[in-house]
Amino acid sequence: MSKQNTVFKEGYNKCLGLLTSGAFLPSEAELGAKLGISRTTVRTILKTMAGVGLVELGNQGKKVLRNPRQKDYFPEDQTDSLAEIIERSFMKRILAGGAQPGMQINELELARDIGVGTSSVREFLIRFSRFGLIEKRKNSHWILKGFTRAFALELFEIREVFELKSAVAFTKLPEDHPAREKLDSLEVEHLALLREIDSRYTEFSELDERFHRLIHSASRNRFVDDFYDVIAIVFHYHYQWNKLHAQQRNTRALEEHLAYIEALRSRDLAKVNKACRAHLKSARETLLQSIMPGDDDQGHYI
Amino acid sequence: MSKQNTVFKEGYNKCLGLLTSGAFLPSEAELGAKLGISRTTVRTILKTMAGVGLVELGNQGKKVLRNPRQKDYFPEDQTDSLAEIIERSFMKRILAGGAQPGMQINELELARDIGVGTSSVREFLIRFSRFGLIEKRKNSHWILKGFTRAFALELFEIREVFELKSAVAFTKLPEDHPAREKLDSLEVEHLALLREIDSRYTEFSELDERFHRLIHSASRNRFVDDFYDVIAIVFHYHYQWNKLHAQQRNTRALEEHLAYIEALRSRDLAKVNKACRAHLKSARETLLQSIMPGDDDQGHYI
DNA sequence: CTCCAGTCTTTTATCGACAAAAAACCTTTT
DNA sequence: AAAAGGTTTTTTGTCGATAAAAGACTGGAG
Repeated sequence: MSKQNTVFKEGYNKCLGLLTSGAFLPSEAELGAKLGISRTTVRTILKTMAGVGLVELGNQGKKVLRNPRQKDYFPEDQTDSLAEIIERSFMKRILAGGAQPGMQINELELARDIGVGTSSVREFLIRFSRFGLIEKRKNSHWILKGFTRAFALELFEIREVFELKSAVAFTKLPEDHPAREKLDSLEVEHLALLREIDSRYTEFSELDERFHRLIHSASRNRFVDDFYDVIAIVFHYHYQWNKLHAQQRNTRALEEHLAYIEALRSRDLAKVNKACRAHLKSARETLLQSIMPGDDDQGHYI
Repeated sequence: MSKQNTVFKEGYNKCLGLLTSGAFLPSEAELGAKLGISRTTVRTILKTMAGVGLVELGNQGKKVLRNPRQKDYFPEDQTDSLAEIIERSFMKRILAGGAQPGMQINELELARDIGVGTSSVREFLIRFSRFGLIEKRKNSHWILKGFTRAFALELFEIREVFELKSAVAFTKLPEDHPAREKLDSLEVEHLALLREIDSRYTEFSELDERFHRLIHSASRNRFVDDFYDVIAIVFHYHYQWNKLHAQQRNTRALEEHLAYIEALRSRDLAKVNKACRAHLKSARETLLQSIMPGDDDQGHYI
């Protein structure tokens, strides 16, 4: 099988959104830039589209012959990269399934279960190891350290240090710094989401990440930025699998964010400190609650 | 070639150190534990040793027939794992060679140059990426961010936060905590090294790492521990390739460590703070000096 | 019934192969 | 001669194969 053409399929689907019957498409290079792929793949997409009669590649340009229909799209599950598939399967296994901390992780078994080659699994595990949830024994298996209380506490200990640092740095940004503008538009998004929270509460997760990443970016430190990757993956799966009281929790978090934004804008350090700590404290409580209550490190999960 | 038998060769060499003519070797399991390898490999080693007349595997046990000679050892360069070889080559390239930040890193080319398969190089790069010196473009090449001034500054910014935190935690350790004992014996080692600094100054690097790791361990936070890996690799190669005034620098660092140890033992937080900051400041200066002077991020290296 | 060595099975480390995707190069058109 | 499309080369992502190493099973001796 060598390589899957997920880039092609995802690009194809994205490209379908650009088609309006009768219109002409821009140059291949421009399309590539728009879709975030190489011109080579753009050409494959265009040829395929010509093959099914969506466009005509004549001398006058790339003419769109008809609007795309639902049937033209590749199924969504075929557009995920292998890495994403592996990550999801793995997270499901260690979170949803009854995986115990200290358990061995077997590359071969994982690969067989997911239906992919061992190299892909190996590479995933190496990449994933930076999150501190698994550990490798040289020449031997991986060990699952698990999503335990201890993990959550250690995570938040660092998060607090980094976020306070970044928030302080944020207040020192010059008045005309683009990050301040972004903060304003994030505030607008927060207010909009809060207004329609009943129907849109699931969108909070993504907004949350953008908000915190913006603050962290003020630190201008790659290690702080990279650390947010750990937080992001934890919360990503946390939000996905723990829907209990989700709407209520997200409402509260939105309100905390708004107070936090207000504090950042005021540049009053004491206020920033207070708002930041308050929000992180409630975020930690939420996370800890979803890890089964009990002693430290005895196999309780998000 | 599939897999190299470096585990076997390194185990064999280590095992040679255990041989005394006339003596008997312990059980296979015990040997495995001592050498840190599986019984399977121990058996291969023993059979090989029997083959060259080093031991006799009779019914009475594993009798050593003669003391090992220099010729019995496998050459050192055959005992390094591929990962180590790749790391060294790569570091030489990006530090010693004229690699510019922003430069592309080509897996295939690297693999060819080093003479290994692409997968090994890929895996190395993924593992190495956690250090913040390289970055991957999806579906494309890696980018060298480089050992720049900015990198060193960001590194030390976090290091200071983590080390101060850990040092404070260290002072709060109970009187009988094993780490305190270790601190005492590290102090002895420091004094010994200082006394013979003229001839042994190259040993400082290794002692330095053990000292700081001990302090960091008091934080009991996996992210703090993991972060020390970044520092460790930077200093490892820094010490290797920057021998200018090494003896003088190491003497100074040893003295700073001794003051730091003294402060930790006193449990006087103000004193700890001062000693820690003083040492980190001079460590940062040393590192920055070895990066060519100049503006930020314009391609200067350790 | 624990320890030990002998045997068999499984897993990991590494390579080479090959399709997808990117990148480089070349040609045409305006 | 810039910008677009066409062609060729290179590199990346993924797999399967294979030797080394780990691990599991087995029977015998103290």
